[in-house]
Amino acid sequence: MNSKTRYHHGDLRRTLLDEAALLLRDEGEQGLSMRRLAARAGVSRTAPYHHFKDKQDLLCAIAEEGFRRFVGVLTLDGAELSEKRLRKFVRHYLEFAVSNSEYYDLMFGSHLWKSADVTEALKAEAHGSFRFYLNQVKSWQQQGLVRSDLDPLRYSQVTWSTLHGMSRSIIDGVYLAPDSIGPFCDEAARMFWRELAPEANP
Amino acid sequence: MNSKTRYHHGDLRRTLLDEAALLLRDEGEQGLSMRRLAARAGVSRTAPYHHFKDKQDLLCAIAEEGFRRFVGVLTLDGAELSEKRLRKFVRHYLEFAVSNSEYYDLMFGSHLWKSADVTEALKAEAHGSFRFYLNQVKSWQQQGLVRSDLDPLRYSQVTWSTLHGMSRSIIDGVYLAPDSIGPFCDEAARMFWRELAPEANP
DNA sequence: CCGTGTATTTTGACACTGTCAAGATTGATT
DNA sequence: AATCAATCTTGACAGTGTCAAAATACACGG
Repeated sequence: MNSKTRYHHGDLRRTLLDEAALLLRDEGEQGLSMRRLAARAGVSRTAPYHHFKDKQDLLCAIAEEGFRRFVGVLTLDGAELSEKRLRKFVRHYLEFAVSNSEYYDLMFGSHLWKSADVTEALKAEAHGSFRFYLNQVKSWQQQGLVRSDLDPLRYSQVTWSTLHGMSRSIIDGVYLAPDSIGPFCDEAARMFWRELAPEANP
Repeated sequence: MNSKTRYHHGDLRRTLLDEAALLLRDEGEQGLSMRRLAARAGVSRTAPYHHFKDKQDLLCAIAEEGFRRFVGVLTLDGAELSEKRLRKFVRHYLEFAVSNSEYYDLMFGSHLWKSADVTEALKAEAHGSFRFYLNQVKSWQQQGLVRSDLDPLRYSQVTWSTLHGMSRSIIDGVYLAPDSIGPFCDEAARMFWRELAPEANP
C-alpha cells in the first residue's frame, strides 16, 4: 500500500492546497498552473478537477486559508489600548502582509473578487475577518476605552482600508523607501489614535 | 491609399493602445489578449510586438496613460481647504477609481509592479503623481493653511494608502454596502482633516 | 528614376495553458 | 460477490505569449 504506487492518492485535496501554497510563494501567481501543480502532486493533469471545480475555485480555497490565519493578526486586546500599542499592531499587520505577500495578493487582489465565481466560503471568511475587526472596536467602546461618539463601523472601514493600502504600498515598493516603513507605521498609528482617543477637554 | 487595404497600418501603436483600453473596459484584463487585440486592430498576431516588447510592456503603457489622467483627480486647491472640501476630494477620487476600475486595477494592481519588467516610464509617471500629491501638501503648509508640525511626507503616504484601500474596498465590493459609500467618504475626510487642521487651542 | 536599406507586417511554429469527455481503476455499500 | 460512486488517467481542443524567418512597403541617396 505504498503511497507512491497506489492509484488513489488518498489526500489529494490537502496535498494540492499545500503544494499550491509552496508554488505560489516560490514563483508567484503566474507560476502556479493547474498542470504544474498536478505534476508536483505526482498526479495527472486533470486529477485536481475532481477536488476543485476550477482554477478559480482552487485559488479561493487558498485565499480562504489565508483569511483564517489573518484573524490572528487582527487581534488587539483593548485593555492595553494606546498609541504605542497601535503602532505595534500596524507593524504586525504589515509584517504579515509583506512576509505572506503571495497569500495577501490572493486574499485582497482584484483577481478573485471581480469575477462572479467567488466561492461563498471565501466570502464568508473574508466578511468574518472584517466583522471580527469591527466587533473589537465595538467592544472597546462598550468598555469606555475609546471615544463614545465614534462610529465603530465607519472607523473600521476606513482604518481597514488604510492598513490595506499601506500593505500594497510596501509590497509593491513603489512609493516608499524601505527604511521609512517605521515612520510610515507611526504616522498611521497616530492617525488611528487621534480617532479613537477619548477627548482631552470636553 | 485606402486605410483598410494598405500594408502599413500607419498608426498602429496608438490604435493598439486605444483598442486595448476598450477591450479592457468591456471584458476586463483577462479578456485582453495580444492576439485578440491584434485581430481588433485588423492586423496579424505578432504585429504588436514591433511596438511593444511584451504584453507587460503594453500594459505598462496603458497604466502610464492612466496615471497621466489621474493627476487631474489629485488636484486640490489649498485656498479652499476645509473638511467639506476634503469630502468632495475623497468622493472625486473614489469616483475616478470606480468608474475607471479596469485602468485603476492596472495602475495599482500587483500584477505589473511585482514583476521585474516594470517600464521606467511607468515608474516615472507613478512617482510623479505621488510627488504631485505630496507637493500640494507641502505648499499648503508653506502657506500656513495646515498644522505647522505636520510631516507632509508621512501624511501623504498614509492618506494616499487610505484612498487606495478605500478604492479597493469599493471596487471589489466585499466589505461595503453600496449605500454606505457616502458616510465612508465622510469618515475618511474627517480623519484627514483632523490631521491637517491647525490646532484649536495652542 | 532606381536600387538599397530600414521599418513594418505576416506566416509558421513551439511550448504552454485551462478544461471537457470518455474510459480505467479503486474503495465502499449492499 | 456485485454494484455504484468516487477518484484518477488519457486524449483532445481551443486558446495563449512569443520567437524566427520570410514578405512587403516606405524613405532616401545615387
